[in-house]
Amino acid sequence: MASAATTATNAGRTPLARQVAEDLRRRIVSGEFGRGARLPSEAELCEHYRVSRVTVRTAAKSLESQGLVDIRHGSGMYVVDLGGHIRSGLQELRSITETIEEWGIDAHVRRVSLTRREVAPEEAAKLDLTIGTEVVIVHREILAGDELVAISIDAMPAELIPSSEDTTLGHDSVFSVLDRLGLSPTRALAEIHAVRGSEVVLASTDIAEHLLVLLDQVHYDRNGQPIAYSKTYFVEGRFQFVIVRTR
Amino acid sequence: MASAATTATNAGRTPLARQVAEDLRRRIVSGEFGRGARLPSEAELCEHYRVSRVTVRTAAKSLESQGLVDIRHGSGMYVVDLGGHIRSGLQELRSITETIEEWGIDAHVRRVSLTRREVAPEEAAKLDLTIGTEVVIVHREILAGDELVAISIDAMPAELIPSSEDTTLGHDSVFSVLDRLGLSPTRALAEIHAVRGSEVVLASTDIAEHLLVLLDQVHYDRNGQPIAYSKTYFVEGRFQFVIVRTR
DNA sequence: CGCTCAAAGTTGTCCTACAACTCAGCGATA
DNA sequence: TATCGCTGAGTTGTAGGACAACTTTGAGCG
Repeated sequence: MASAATTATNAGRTPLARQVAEDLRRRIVSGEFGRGARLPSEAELCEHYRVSRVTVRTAAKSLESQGLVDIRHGSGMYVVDLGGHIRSGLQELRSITETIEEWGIDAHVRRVSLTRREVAPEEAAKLDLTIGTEVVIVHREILAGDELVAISIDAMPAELIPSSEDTTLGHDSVFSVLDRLGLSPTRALAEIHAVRGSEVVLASTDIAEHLLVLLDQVHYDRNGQPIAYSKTYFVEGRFQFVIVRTR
Repeated sequence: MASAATTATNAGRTPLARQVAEDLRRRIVSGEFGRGARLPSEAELCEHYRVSRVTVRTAAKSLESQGLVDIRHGSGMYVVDLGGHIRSGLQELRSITETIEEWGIDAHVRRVSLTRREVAPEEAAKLDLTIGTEVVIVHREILAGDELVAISIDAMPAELIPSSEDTTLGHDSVFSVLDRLGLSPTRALAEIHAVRGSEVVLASTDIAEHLLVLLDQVHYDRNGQPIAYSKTYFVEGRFQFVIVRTR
């Protein structure tokens, strides 16, 4: 969605309501309206974005179910203010690095390794692969300053990733590479576990004494095919792990 | 929403779209349609529920953002099949006991104690109370058979809870009592932490060796007022702690 | 000052129409 | 026969107008 009130046609094939929702989201998290403020009325938003009220309402409802705004019958739409600066939680499918950045943490990612090897039994089960298939394994560390915040291990079927991507994959977000390959994940099922640092094989020794929150998740594309299995170990206490729950 | 196709008027003041969404949700998790199956078209749902297409679409979009269904332009609406029987995750604001039951775990709740006392500093901060205010503390254990699955400690401002509820509060869901008092939480902000069983004061000694996943959450009503602060400690490995992530 | 109530503003729902997309089936073609 | 492309029916996405239900404001009145 263009920032000015000009776009009338659906340029790509991204639904209009989604474009409006994403632009509104951006404006809200940027603080354009202020905490608890009332947003423009649906009619005004229609004029601004040059779309119908159906589209504006669809976008608004989407933001409401994300817990970003509160729509009150007869009154208006308000920016939700839950005390802090937290605007999004893990229930939204965004890359971990993207999420961390949005929370204002000055973090950077270091790719430890990228390897191609036969799939392990656990990975085969999660990714619905047969034993013997090859997978690409990306091992990364997320740091804030020189402090380790998280360790992530991503596994993807090797056939999906051309080897020409091997040099880039894992330096920026894994999502951006998948997007470029037309493999955008649309859904993920995430389990949460508590583990001891000493139990994580790939961890450096200095977190052996720490507890870790493990985010164990499988990403699916729009057809329900698993395209990535990732384990992300967050060092307890160095990252605020948040879920915005709504109904 | 009545199960038959009769209801035309908005009986209470619950929006129609919400009633339809809740009924559809119930039907989906009950397995009425089957995994991955196509749901009736919007037109058919309009007839069934005797509502307009706008209402059906609003309900459908709501279910989509919960990750329950997948709406495909030009094709139809499909029950999302993520391999397992998991239909809902923690991103939805439902009581913990309710969530556990929906996952088919035969659990029961034991109220350990209910006390009224002065608010602790941490609780005062979370609930936005001044020091000296009274709170109601409910301490409960969730068990499957004779195995401890979770421990929960709920704190609510005492002025909100009439003492006549003291005998009932904590035996069934805390939510149901709050609902009856007109204090339904509409949103919650939850942090997740990993802790050692030995660090939890109220825990019985047999989980000292275990790791726990702590769900630390504040519940807000529709006006943004905090109405409950709860800490739920899940024994690692005895409960599948799931988030359905969508975009 | 406090109360009632009317009016304006906003979201919720309905209706109709058409655009955009998907999918199955049919026919032409190699 | 097998494959390709097209057509048409079915479905979701968006538009526009209308009215219902609800909230908020403020003028008028006691």
